[in-house]
Amino acid sequence: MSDTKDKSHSDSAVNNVPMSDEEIYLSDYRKKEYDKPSVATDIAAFTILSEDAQCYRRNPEVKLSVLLIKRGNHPFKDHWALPGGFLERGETVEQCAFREICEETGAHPSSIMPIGTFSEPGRDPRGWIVSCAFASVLTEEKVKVAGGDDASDARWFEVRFSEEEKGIFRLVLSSNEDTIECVLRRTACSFGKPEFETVSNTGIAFDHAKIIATALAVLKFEADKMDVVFDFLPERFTLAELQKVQETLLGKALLSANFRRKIADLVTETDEYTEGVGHRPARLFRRRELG
Amino acid sequence: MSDTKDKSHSDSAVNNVPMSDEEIYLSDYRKKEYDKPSVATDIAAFTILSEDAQCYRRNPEVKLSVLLIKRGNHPFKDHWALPGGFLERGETVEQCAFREICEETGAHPSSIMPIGTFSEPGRDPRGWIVSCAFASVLTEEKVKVAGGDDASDARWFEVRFSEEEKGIFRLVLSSNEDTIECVLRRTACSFGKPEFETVSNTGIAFDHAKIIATALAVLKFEADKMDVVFDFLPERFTLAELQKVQETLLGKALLSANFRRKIADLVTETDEYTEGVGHRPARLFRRRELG
DNA sequence: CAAATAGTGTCTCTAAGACAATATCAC
DNA sequence: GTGATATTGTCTTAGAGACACTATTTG
Repeated sequence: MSDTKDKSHSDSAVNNVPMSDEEIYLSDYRKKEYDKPSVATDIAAFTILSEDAQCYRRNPEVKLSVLLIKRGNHPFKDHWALPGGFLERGETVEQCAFREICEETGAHPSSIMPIGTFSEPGRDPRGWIVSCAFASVLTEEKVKVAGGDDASDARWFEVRFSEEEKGIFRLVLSSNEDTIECVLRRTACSFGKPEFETVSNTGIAFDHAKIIATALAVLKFEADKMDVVFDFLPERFTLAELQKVQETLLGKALLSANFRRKIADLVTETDEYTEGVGHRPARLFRRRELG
Repeated sequence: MSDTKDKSHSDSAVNNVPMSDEEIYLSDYRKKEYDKPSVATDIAAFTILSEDAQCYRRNPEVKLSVLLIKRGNHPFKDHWALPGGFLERGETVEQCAFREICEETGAHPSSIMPIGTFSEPGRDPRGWIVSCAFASVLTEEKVKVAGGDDASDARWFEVRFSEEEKGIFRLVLSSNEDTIECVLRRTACSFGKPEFETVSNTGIAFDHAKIIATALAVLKFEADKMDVVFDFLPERFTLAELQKVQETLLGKALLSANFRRKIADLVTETDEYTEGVGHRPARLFRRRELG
């Protein structure tokens, strides 16, 4: 609370030489100067990438993907890490996360949500660094537009995350050239937010595998309530697209009849339809504002 | 992520004079030394306090209460603040929160859960301080045992928190001697975690009214799923006690028949019963371990 | 017309809410 | 016995899941 044991602090001062309020104030201020961690944000940025259709008739498959950046320096040189950076004076951690993800992707995320604070001593070999981790979501169109400079060392990795056995999860991240595999153990799951520990890891820097796993769990939790699903799609979308996103996030198939009924109150229909698909066109919908 | 834009960092270094890996590493390390916030935890510790029964027949009423500490120093001298303190080297923020709440109450909390990071510039007049806020729950018995030293400036305040009109909340905290009233506006509610801004405030230090409001909202959210309700009670309890806790957290009455059915799978019955109550005794239950 | 998706109707099952009825103790 | 809570039973309703069926487009 930014308040600390300044009771004992002032008590002892009063017992020796009386301190003015001003002096106590400054003494307080000095106290917290001497040993402080750095504060950083790490952001797991997700998007849905469509694959080219196999056949003119079929709707494209979609892949949940996360943005990673190849480290050029030690520690973890040539490993892949989440984008992020240090908190700057005058900004909140949310603003910091937003700023970093904009810098890295060239696009504004649709949403950004806190997924936890990672402060384990030794999590970063460079020193005492506390990370406020966020998950963010970008639409595919934004990613495609901004993704021009492929000279960058940033890359989208397709995500597969599955529970192998009770409490053991396998995280597989694959791009065209690289495949990274991690095994994680869920150590606790209080209040919907699970905690993971890394069992094995073939290429993710720092504790970022844990952060990605946590972000995926939060994403799945929120997707259940349709809270985050719309953020993956453009303003107008078909219900099949919406359903596909939720299925991808939840990791299971849904029946379209039931899906439609469940989300009926969350969308508004438009007068537009898809065109040129090899089958019956679909009406486009918009997200409905709360009512 | 504890990684920052060290790409540009090393690039520029390489363009001028080549740096060894070691030098880059150290340069990185130095970079984050110069301008850092302090990191603190603030903990909203809650318990259920029973009132003395009005009549030998009736079950006691319970009051949700939060622990506050009177500040002896500037800033906010004589205002009430949440317990908390600065993060120390070698501990996680969770451990810090746990340590602080143990120091202040003399008892181990039943649970501790993160409710957000408060990093608004200017939130603490003493300087740049980022707070990781937690909610914690203590059982009444622990509080009663530890509460001996009333010489302390720590006190439990009864909590009332209600939505006056759409998005406007009134928080009333009352102890024997003091009553504090705050009005807050909910500015956002993404992903179940609301955000508040303080409209008026008659005695809470810093941004702690916001933190308490957020903690109460999280508590209510979790109580809905019975996630946190057991943490308020001792190992053995009656279903009426359990129901009363959930009712208090949710702020609404429940029908006992329905409540019993809903939680049937979460408890195990014991062979013990309450004694000496002015009515039919109630069976004591235990929380059931996951199955 | 064939292949694929779009969209509707309806059945079942479960869980939540409301309410009625019975049980049991201290005094 | 009275007054309180404890505990069980049952009716209704809303929603999730399963599945069958119809509609519409492109090639």
